[in-house]
Order: sequence, then C-alpha cells, then structure tokens
Amino acid sequence: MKVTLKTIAQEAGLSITTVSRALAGYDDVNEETRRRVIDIARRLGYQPNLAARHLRSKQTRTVGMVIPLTSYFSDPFFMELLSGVGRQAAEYGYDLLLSAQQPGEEELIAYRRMVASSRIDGVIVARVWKDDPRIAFLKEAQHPFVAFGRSNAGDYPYIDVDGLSGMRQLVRHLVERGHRHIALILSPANLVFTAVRYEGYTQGLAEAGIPVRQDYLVEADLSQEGGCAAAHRLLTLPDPPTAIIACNDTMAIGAMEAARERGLRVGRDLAIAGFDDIPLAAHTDPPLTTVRQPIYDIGRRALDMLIRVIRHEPLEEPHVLINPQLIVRASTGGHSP
Amino acid sequence: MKVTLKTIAQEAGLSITTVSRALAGYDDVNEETRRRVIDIARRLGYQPNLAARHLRSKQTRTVGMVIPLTSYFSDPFFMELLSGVGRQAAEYGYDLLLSAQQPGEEELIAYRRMVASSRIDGVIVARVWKDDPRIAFLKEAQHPFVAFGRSNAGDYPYIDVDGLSGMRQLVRHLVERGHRHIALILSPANLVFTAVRYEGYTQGLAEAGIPVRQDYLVEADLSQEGGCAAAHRLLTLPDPPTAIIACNDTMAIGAMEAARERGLRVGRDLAIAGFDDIPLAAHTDPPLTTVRQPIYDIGRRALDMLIRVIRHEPLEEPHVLINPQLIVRASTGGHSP
DNA sequence: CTGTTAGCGCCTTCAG
DNA sequence: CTGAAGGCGCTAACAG
Repeated sequence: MKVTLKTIAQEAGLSITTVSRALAGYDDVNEETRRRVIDIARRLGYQPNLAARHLRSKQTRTVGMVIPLTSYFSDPFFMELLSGVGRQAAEYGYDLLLSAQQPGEEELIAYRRMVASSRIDGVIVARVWKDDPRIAFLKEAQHPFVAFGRSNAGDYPYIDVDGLSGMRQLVRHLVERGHRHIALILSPANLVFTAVRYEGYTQGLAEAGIPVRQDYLVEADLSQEGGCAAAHRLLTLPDPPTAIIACNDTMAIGAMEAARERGLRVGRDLAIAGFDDIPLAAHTDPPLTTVRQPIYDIGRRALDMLIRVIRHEPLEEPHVLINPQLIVRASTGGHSP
Repeated sequence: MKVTLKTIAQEAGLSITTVSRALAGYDDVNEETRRRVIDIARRLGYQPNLAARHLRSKQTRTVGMVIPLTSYFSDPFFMELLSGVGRQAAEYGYDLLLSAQQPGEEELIAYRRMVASSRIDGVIVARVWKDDPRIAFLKEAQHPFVAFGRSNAGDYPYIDVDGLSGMRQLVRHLVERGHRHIALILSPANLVFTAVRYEGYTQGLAEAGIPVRQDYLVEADLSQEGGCAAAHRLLTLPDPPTAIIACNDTMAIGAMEAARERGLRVGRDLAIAGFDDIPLAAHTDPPLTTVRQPIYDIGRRALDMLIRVIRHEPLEEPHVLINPQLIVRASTGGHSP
C-alpha cells in the first residue's frame, strides 16, 4: 500500500492537517509532535504524492525540453545541451521532462501538451526557427521559457552565440592562410542562425575584398550525409573552392569524407572548417578547425535564466550574447594553396 | 485562465461528467453532443490537466531514468542509451523524466522519490552494480523496471550484452596478432560487468595458454584521465605489455593519450583496444579496435520490455543477452610486436 | 443518454 | 497548538 499523509495521521493519532504542517516545517506545530510525525514518516518511507501536490500548488519543479527525433544521431548538439540543462536543473532540485518528437508539426503539439497540461514550470527552446511558432505560442500563453537563439519573433529571454563574429573569424583565418576560393555549406534556411552565420561569411569575405559567389553556396540538412553530398557538388565545379566552411561540425565531417573519396588530402589540398566544436571535432583525421560554442555552459546558463523567469525574478540580462572562439586545428593547416 | 472540463461544461451547458466522457470517447454519449463538446474543446484549446488525471488514474505515461552526473562528459554511454530509450518512448507516446544525480547515495534517493511520488510508471536502470540497492528497492516496491545489465540481486527483467564473449573475442584477436603480453584496464569493481569482462579476459588468455599476471591488471574509473593514468602505470613496468585492453572506449582513448605521451605509436609499438564502440571510436587516431555494444538499440528494446511490464503483459523473453561484435580497427593493427 | 456523488492526496484558510 | 472543511481537475460508479 502507498503511504500517504492519511497513513501517518492514523499511525500518529493526529489529523492529516497537522501531519502536513509538521512535515512542511510550519512553526505552529509542537516540536514534540513534529518529531513524532517525522519519525513515523521516515519509518514508513513516506514520499509525498507529487501529482496531488502539483494539482494543488500549480508547481511541478520540472522543466521541459522537446527534442527533435532526427537529431539524436546526426547531431550531438542536443545531447550536449541536454547535459548542461540537466546538470543545472539537478542543482536547483528540478527534474527534466523530455519529449522526443518528429520535427515540425508534432513538435509544436508536444509543446502545447507539455505546457497546457501543467506538467512543467518552464521550457527550454533550442535551435530557434524564423517566425518560430513555438515561441509565438509560449509568449501568447505567457508560459515561462528561455530560448537558445534569437529570432524575429519579438522580445523574449534568450541566450545566443554570436555566429556572425564566429563566422567572420573563420573566414579571416582562411584568408590569412591564402584562400580566396571559400565555399559555404549552409544549414537550412528556416533556422535563424543560418542567416546570421551567412552574414558573417559575407562580411568576412567583404573585408578581404572577395566577392560572394552563388555557386559556392550550397544548402544541406545539418547531417553528415548532407555535408558529404554538398561537398561533392562543390568539388565538381569547374572552378572548385580551395576551402569549405560548413555551418556545423557534423556537415564538416561529411565534407571531409567527400574530400577523402575524391583523393584530396584535407588540410593540404583542401581546407575544411566547421562550427560548434563538438567533442568529435578534436578527434577527426585531421582534427577539425571550428568555432567553439560552449553548448554545455549555455545549457546551464539557459536553465539559470529559466529558473529566474519561473520565480518571477527579474533577469539582469534577458539577452545574453556569447562570443564564440575560433579553434584552429589541422584541417585548415598545412601549406597555402 | 486555464481551460478545464468545467469551462467546457459551462460553455456547452452540460455537466462536467458528460464532457469528460465525450472527450474520452465513451460510447454512451450522443454523437451530436460529442461533436459539440469536441468542437468547443478545440476552440478553447483545452488540454487535460495531467496532474489531476494522474492523481485519479495512477498512471502517468512517463518513464524515468536517473543519470549519474559525472557521466555526462566522461561517458557517451548514457547519452546514447538515453537516445534509444527516448526514441522508443516517443513511439509509445510516453515521456521521459530525467533526474541527474550525484552517483551513490543521492542516486538511490532519486529512485525512491521518482517511484514513491507516483510520477512515473516505470524505470530503466542502467549500469547495474553488485548487490544493486536500486534493484533491491524496485523489486521490493514491486515497481515496474527493466535493467541494462544482469546482477546477483535475484531475478528481474533485464537486457544485457555478453561481455564475456566480447572480451574473449578481443583477447583472441590480439593473440592472433602475436601478442602474449596483454594488460587489462579494469572498470570499478562494484560494476557487475567488470567481473564479467574480466572473466572473458582470463578465459581468452587461458585458451591461448597465457597465464594471468597481476601486474597487468589496473583499475580505473571509466574516465579518460583514469585510463591515461592506468596506462602510464602499465607502461612503466619493467616488463611492459605490448597490448592494452580497456574495459570501455573512453579509458582506451586515455590509454592512447598515454602512449602518445611516451612516444609510442599506437597500432605499431603498442596495441590498444576498448569496449563499447562509442561514435568517437571510429574517429580516433588511429581508429580504435573495440567491441560493439548496440547501446541505442538496447535502449529501445529495454523500453519495449518496460512497457510490457507496465501493462502487465508477459515478457516472452525476460532475460535478453546480446552477442557483441568485434570491431577491428587500426589501433591493434600494424605489424606484430 | 446525462447528471449527481464521491474521492484520488495534498495544502490552506478558518475556527476552535 | 490542532482539527474540520473545502477544493485543485479529473474519472468512475451509480442513479435517473
């Protein structure tokens, strides 16, 4: 049988109310009584029924995250973010409710469900879209949330990485190594950071007086296969690039694969760079030049912010922008082309 | 304001009960009425309050997992397991409640809380310990669970990898390459799989007529640093091994680091092998020979089993043992010593 | 076919 | 200092 307040009350010959208050630490309870209650509770292994508590208190001490199913394999990004969020949630005594969903429509429904069904106190939204309906929904519902990523969907608390600066650093680095034929594998256009990183790319080129070439721009889907296919397309151009930047590391790794398949030595015949600095990036052959997003820390900070929002505490900094760091490794090394 | 059954009932001029039944699809409701109710519900964006529903129905459609905090970084194992579990949970329409905890005492408390507080219908226990108190607790509480790993803690549903066979294959492979000085970096002794893998190691050696040497056995904590330190200890022996097996890939990667630091070429001067086949293993330099545990699939199957247990359906196979596969890569390649 | 009643376990007034 | 009463939102008998 489940141990409830009632069980303890009977055992102690007290009312449920008193037991509840004794356990909750109210100071209008006789110390002697409290001791007895606590004793019995421990002896019986009492654990409050959280469903009941939540129903009453409208609080769950749980935060939610929806994860697109496809990302599991193709993309270490979410796992790392999850780690950070989960770690910090534990710090606050919060649990983390995960809902894995097909991206798109399903995903939005999952948010609706999570939020409206009162299972969570707040949500972390990752990888923001243009005109993100999830954010529109959360804002309208006035439900606490923090996003990883800016958007054009109005004002809301977010933490983001300055992808423009990161990408510009990357281009500058390649230019310094003597590259003038720099291609870009874009991420899907509906992701906000794509436009930001693209802007960094064009600014970087502009600084060096290099015009943007349309045939050096290919879009792929963040996956390794996508990156591989995109790189193949670039490398069959009549005037192929000497350097390829991918909008994330996973696609960059795919591009390295493509280069290998064509007999090119990455870092010598062809420079390749990524974005993210996932754990794997340091271990590819050759190691991958990239821009470090401290995703784990971002997860932790996002959760910090979320807790503040949940508690209606003011955010001293509702919009955090983190400057990413260029990590130069061998994939853009070797001699100049 | 929150939309509840009451809201809809008022709007429709019906009782709460009827609305509830209309929405739940009972067949003792006038079709016309049902249509109207559903219509209003949709229009108002009704979402059932799950806390209330759970309180009534004693079901949460949520499964739990407790993750040791330290594992986040040092160990991709949990992330991959999580992916599999989460993926399959989504398939069944279940959510996943995560609790990140300090390993040890805290962790056990987290189980107690999760279970006794009626927040979840079942749990997945990963990486079983000897005399695992978590399993003892779950058995005693008669709470649905499935473990990844056997144990001496009595009978319960589990899925496991045949670590003995895996390790024996690994030893055999090294012996075939001419190695007779094969060391083993052990995982912590309180983990059940450590003993199993050790047994595979000794059997493998016995088959080749090689005696077990105590000085070739070192214990480490599953982390990269631990593996590195352990390898250093082995390599400073007066009669150092020509091959090192680590009980997981992460430690093997640490061992590779140690070898590099001592100027040894992995795969030529020293053979190194791991266990798990984490994604990184294929990308180390040189790529790591290892034993593949299909962790993602194991997560999925574990959840399948758990759902069965939750629904009181019989398990056609309560103890699943998976044969792992030897993956030979360059870290044990090259010429014989 | 629909409504009334009861209660899941907890917390919070409000009286004693 | 303690208890009785009410209600969070939902579902499940049981009557009409």
